[in-house]
Amino acid sequence: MDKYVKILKNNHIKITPQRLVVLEYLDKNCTHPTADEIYSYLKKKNPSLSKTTVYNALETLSKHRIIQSLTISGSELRYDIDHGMHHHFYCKICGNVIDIELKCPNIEKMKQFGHKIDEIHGYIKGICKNCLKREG
Amino acid sequence: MDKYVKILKNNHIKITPQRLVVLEYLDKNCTHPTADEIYSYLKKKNPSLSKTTVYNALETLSKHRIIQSLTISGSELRYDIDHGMHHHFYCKICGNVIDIELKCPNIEKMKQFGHKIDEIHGYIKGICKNCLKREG
DNA sequence: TACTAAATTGTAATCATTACAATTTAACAC
DNA sequence: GTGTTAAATTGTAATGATTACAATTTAGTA
Ligand SMILES: [Mn+2]
Ligand SMILES: [Mn+2]
Ligand SMILES: [Zn+2]
Ligand SMILES: [Zn+2]
Repeated sequence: MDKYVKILKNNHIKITPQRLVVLEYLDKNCTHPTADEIYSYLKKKNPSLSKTTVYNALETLSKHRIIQSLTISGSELRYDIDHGMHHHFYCKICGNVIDIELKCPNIEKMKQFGHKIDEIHGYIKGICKNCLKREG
Repeated sequence: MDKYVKILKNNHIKITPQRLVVLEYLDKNCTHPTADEIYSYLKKKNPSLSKTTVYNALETLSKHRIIQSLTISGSELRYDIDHGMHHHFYCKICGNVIDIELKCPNIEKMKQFGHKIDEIHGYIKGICKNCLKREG
């Protein structure tokens, strides 16, 4: 059975071609794309695709924790099929979002505050290696 | 000399009454307010205040690192006069943003990636203690 | 194959933020 | 204190991401 069909089936989500292509796109493009980037790319081969559907699919996949959304850029959400806890770097020059593989040793300590914790995000912002080289 | 005047002077920022009241508001309201919350409150006693000016003031203060902006909610920026590194909790029910006083032991490790680091944000999302109690 | 709740689609609305041009003003020199 | 000027403020319009909504289509099931 197709990998993406299986993911949706396991989560009791209706299987639609639109959800499958969004999921496939995120699986093959781990660049933390925006809804618009996903839509613009998929629209080429799926001319009937609606941007609302992309938003709906991303919402559904997020709700089921199949993907996670990032608020790192401030002006738009970005999506990540890697829903495990990892940190992110945002480059203020090129706008790229890069994975930062660091374990957060504070997770246990956070429980002491008495809040119910659903998500933990580590956002680092600055200028990426490449832009540093290019800009000098 | 007035506390807020001194802050602007030290940063070589022109002293305007608008910047002073925004700064004072953030100093006395450490609730991580939005631009609109700041504007709506200050507008009452400063009827000529423009929302654009609030945005401009927040931008200027952020650029000079007098305040920091948070992208934790995803749909709007929030502002914090405490520009030191500390973490934040966002309650999905009441929308409150709460300080989480935790040191991040990863800061040193982040330098190894070769990027220039300007900001580090730790965002925790879930349901706050109070809402847990109320909602049951 | 027929039924139905849910998903998709296209359009319009919303909301935070930014752009811009006209007016006002803070800082500085005299 | 007065005059000068670059910068700040103001109000309005534009932008851009996201959401609301109603009509149409479709996935899952019997
Ligand atoms: Mn990632
Ligand atoms: Mn804070
Ligand atoms: Zn870069
Ligand atoms: Zn709460």
